[in-house]
Amino acid sequence: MHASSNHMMEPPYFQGLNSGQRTAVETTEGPVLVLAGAGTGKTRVLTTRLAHIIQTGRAFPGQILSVTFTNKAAQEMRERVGQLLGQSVDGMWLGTFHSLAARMLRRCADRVGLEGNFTILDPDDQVRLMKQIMQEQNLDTKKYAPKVVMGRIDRLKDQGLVPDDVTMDQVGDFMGGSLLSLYRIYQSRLKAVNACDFGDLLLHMITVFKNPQHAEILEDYHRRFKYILVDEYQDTNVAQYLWLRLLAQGSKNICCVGDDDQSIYGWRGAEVGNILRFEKDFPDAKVIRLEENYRSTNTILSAANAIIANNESRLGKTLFSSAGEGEKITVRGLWDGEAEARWIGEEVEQLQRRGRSLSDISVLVRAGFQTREFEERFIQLGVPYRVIGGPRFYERMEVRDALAYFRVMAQPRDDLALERIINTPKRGVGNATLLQLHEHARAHGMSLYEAIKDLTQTDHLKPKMKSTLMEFIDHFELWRDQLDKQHHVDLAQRILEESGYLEMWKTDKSAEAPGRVENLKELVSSMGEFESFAEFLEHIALVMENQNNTQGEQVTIMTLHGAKGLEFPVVFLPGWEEGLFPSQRSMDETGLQGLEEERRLAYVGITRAREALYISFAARRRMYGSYIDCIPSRFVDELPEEYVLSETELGLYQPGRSQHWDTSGYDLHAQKPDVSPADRFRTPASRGEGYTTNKRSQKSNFAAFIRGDRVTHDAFGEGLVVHVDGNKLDIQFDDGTHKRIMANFVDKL
DNA sequence: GTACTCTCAGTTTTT
DNA sequence: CTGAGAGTAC
Repeated sequence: MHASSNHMMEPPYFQGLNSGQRTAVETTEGPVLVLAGAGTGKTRVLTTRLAHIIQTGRAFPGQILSVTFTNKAAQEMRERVGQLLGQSVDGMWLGTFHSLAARMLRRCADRVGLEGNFTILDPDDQVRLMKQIMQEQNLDTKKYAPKVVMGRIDRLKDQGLVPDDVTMDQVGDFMGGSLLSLYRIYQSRLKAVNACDFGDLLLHMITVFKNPQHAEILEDYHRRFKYILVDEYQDTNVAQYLWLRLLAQGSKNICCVGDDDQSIYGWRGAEVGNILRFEKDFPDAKVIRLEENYRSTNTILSAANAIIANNESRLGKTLFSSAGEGEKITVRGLWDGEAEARWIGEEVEQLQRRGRSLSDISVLVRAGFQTREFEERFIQLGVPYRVIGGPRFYERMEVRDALAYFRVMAQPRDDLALERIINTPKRGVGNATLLQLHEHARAHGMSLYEAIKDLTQTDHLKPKMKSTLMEFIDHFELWRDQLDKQHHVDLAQRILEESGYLEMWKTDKSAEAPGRVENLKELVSSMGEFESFAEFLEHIALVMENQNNTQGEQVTIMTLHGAKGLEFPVVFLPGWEEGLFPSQRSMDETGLQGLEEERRLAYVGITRAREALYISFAARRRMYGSYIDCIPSRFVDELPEEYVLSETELGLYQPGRSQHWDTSGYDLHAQKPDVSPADRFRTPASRGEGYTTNKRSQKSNFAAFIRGDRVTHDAFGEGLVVHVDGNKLDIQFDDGTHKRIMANFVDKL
């Protein structure tokens, strides 16, 4: 080890750090908690700190455990550390909680009854497995959606609870208490197929770490990791926290940075309480607060401060900036979602004309489905865009199928993968055969793959089926044999060809088939970046980033959650309507807590903007095919009037005039504004396609006004009785039937 | 066993 | 409106 840094020249990477940031970087011994607001340079502190530790010789790269929130963030951090040190750095344990835990678990899988080549199930597989189990248990999968049940179990895992730890208290009376037994069965089934799910990666490691019989494993990591760095600490859940704490007990050199106001993953088990607990677990922890924002104008910060001030549960801080006042925030009410997309499209084009790069602009939405409207509009306008987080590459059917082939080859016990492709392309293996295979497998305690091998040796199958399955298995045996002999890219190509899967899409005449062939090609070529098949599959299971070919300038469209940690000079925040944002479901499920998390999400959205911010809402929005009427989000009212420039189409909204459920100043009877056809269907000349207007017979939409507890209506027709029950409307029809709907989601009757 | 039609539930947010 | 799953006709 080198001598202390005192004698060294001040490293150039300290330049530009303020005193608070610098203190946070230099405080390298003992536990440190950096509580800092948006745009105060939290990640920069971590990055510099990482470089500093290496530079001063306190630890080698391999002795630092650095946890970030996304693999992309990890990648960026790796690059930046390399820049700061003037050389690329290898061997760092730098990644997400899950990727790091997976790396550990691969080395000690036997301690939890797995083999080192275990498969990591994706959420889709999880749900399918749960469904199978529920059906075997004769549970009604209609009454209890496997997805919901699986969600519950995931939540238990987030809390670091293995089945034995779960008390009836934690399960509640959900499903009459059978949740726990489902959890047990699910876990044993995972082991039977040598697989685990996302939650298990951490959970298994915690189990190993806590088991005195395997003490040497934790001790080894204690010796290894001299420093631990954690970004976005406010979003850690209990399992992640336990994992960290166990590891940090070694050196106690743990540094976490976080912002309680940006905690937006409560629904995934994240606990802001982890921040408070930090000082209890590490009584000598240094706490450093950073409040100076280097990102946004004061106007934007004031709006963010004003909004978040409405939350009761927060540690409390007020950001300030010396970046000047900046432009006012534009708030705009529009007729419907299409008009909103049209307006944003116009603004984007105008910004572009004024010399603004499209890469400076982002559209941040509450929920994934909202991206479609903007995509459609941007395509019409010819504005290049990219959607981050949408249906990802790896989630596409053809990619998942191809991966299933690879998985079965690498790990024959992977029943779920095998089931996916046993009849894709069609081989005449249907439900009946599959059932027979399942029965045989279960009766003999073997995997489906083994069951097939077994049954093809007997005469229990029809001759045709027998030869089909034999051929199927033979292929896999052959490929597996080539695993070490052939380059993995070639092998992958070969598998796709010999299996007939590629051929299936090549001969498919549907419109999307060529795209699928293209994606498969891309999948195979992307494997070239990896050393081996095993490494590639590991990457797929964990990283699963969508391959963005980011050539040229593009507007970025993504969810607010996806925008965490990012910043853009110009930010559009559409869809600020009650029920959508804040999300009705969030409020229904967790009440005030949910609302406050939504508000933090608004805070995150606003603070992504450096210079200009646009917020909009629509009077009606299409959902499930028909229109529903909307009222502006309460968050709109929480924006400070003096910083807002309000433009109104339709005279819909005047700032400060509308209160939560008070729609005065919001005229829901306004007529749809005239939009010239030329404008509505404008297109880049190069495309020259025809358009369908997408007009369809609309049921007469009606507007429901909700003022206090009174509901009036103008299009319900005769003989309807409406009751208000909480935030639901109970509508009774003249034929005696009735329907309950959300107050602000009054629609299709 | 497959291909077609019909019904019905569903849209938060993610590693 | 879409997509999954169930049901029906070959």
